[in-house]
Amino acid sequence: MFTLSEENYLKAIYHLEVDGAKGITTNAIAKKLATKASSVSDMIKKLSEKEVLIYKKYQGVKLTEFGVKTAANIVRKHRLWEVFLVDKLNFSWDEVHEVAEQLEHIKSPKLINQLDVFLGYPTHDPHGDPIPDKEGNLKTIEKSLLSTLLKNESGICVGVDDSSSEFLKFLDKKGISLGKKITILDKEAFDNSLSILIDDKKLSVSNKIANNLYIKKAHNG
Amino acid sequence: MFTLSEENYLKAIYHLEVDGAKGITTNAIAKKLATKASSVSDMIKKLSEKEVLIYKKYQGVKLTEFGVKTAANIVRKHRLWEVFLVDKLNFSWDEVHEVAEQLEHIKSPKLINQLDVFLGYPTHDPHGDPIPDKEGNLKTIEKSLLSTLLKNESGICVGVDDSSSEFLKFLDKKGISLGKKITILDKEAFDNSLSILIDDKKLSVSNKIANNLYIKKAHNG
DNA sequence: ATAAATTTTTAGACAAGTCTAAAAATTTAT
DNA sequence: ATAAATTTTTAGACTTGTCTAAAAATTTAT
Ligand SMILES: [Mn+2]
Ligand SMILES: [Mn+2]
Ligand SMILES: [Mn+2]
Ligand SMILES: [Mn+2]
Repeated sequence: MFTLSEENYLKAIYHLEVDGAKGITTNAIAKKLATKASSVSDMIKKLSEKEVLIYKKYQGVKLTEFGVKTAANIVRKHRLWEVFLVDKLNFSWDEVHEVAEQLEHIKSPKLINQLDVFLGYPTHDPHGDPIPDKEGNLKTIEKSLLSTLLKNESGICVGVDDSSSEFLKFLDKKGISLGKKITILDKEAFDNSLSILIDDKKLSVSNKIANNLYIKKAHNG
Repeated sequence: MFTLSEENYLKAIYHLEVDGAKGITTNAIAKKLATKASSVSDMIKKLSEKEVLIYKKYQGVKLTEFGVKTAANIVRKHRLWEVFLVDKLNFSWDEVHEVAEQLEHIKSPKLINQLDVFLGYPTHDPHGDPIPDKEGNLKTIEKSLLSTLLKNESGICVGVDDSSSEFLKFLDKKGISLGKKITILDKEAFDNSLSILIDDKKLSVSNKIANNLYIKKAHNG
């Protein structure tokens, strides 16, 4: 059994690994968790003793198989709860994260299994992030940043990179949401802004947005 | 804002008050929470400073209005979550309490409001206990212990006094659940056992059961 | 290769919450 | 009214998790 704190460290390390970081150092973890390196140092010792990770002094950490499973299960809970909040309790996608941060620590295997059933076995959370299965496996779909699409290419909006409340609310205002079809009408070389077609309307989006929005390319023929 | 520990103390004191205890002493609280008197003594000081209760040395504690509201809100959350688990996630009434003990501490006013809406504004939890409203008011319905009914009287089963998993499972086995009509066929003076009619079947129940089951008397005419 | 800058660890302190053991206050019994 | 029993408080210790400041190890620059 893991404490709330241990779970949060585990999750942070897991996310760093999934995001492809190689040297997951004390400092990297401290930054991710907005805490101090000395605190991380202490916690690494504890987690290492609990055999969820292997630590090589001054080298960095790596989750064990057990560690990955444990962390993935927390992420699974987090994302299932987010689906619940949006689908059943009418939360909008920018309101769910904080509450899910709390709910992810509730301990009850039956609860999470039944929630999964109740929600109809969702595969992705409201931000387009994949929900790990019971064994902790992540199914990643192929997706590209909107900024990588070429003129006249199109695809379906399937996720966000930055899922801050500010960005999500901004997308809401622009009428951009997951599942919508987007077509690149034009690319502006000057500031890398895009002219896109969404809902049969023309819209101009900045490069910053285009770098935070994931699209599943239509294999357009 | 209150810590998990503070919330559990508050809830314990609230339950003692609702159950009509007068001198809610350090020892009484310690017993309820299966902790030590010295720990309670410390916590009472803290809660007193936070103005949720008034403490008179060697006399006992009394919740302030603010304390009652705060505690009732935790109980409200606990019972709404229990309804959710039974109604939506197919938990049985003997499985929900432990999980609700965790869920009751999740902090999100919107969550609990929306949960209330989603569940259809339930007034009672799966054990027949009333759900406090947003202001913390408890609506108590009139109910009597099965043991107080007279021969030939009947009523609807509306609650349990002992809601331990063992007792609830025992009731399940006997086919007794909330909402069912029970008629007293006979009372045995020797051991205070009862012969009752439920679902058109005759059943014998011990005095111990009769003292833990609440009935809403049918004003039989 | 040595010095400088950076990263990591250790040492010591603190807050929350708990416990045991002893002291103090209160209640009950004689 | 005094003694005995009980309740409550205090004192001191321990755990978890955090922090600051300093020491140690490592990496980078010259
Ligand atoms: Mn999230
Ligand atoms: Mn968390
Ligand atoms: Mn309960
Ligand atoms: Mn609780």
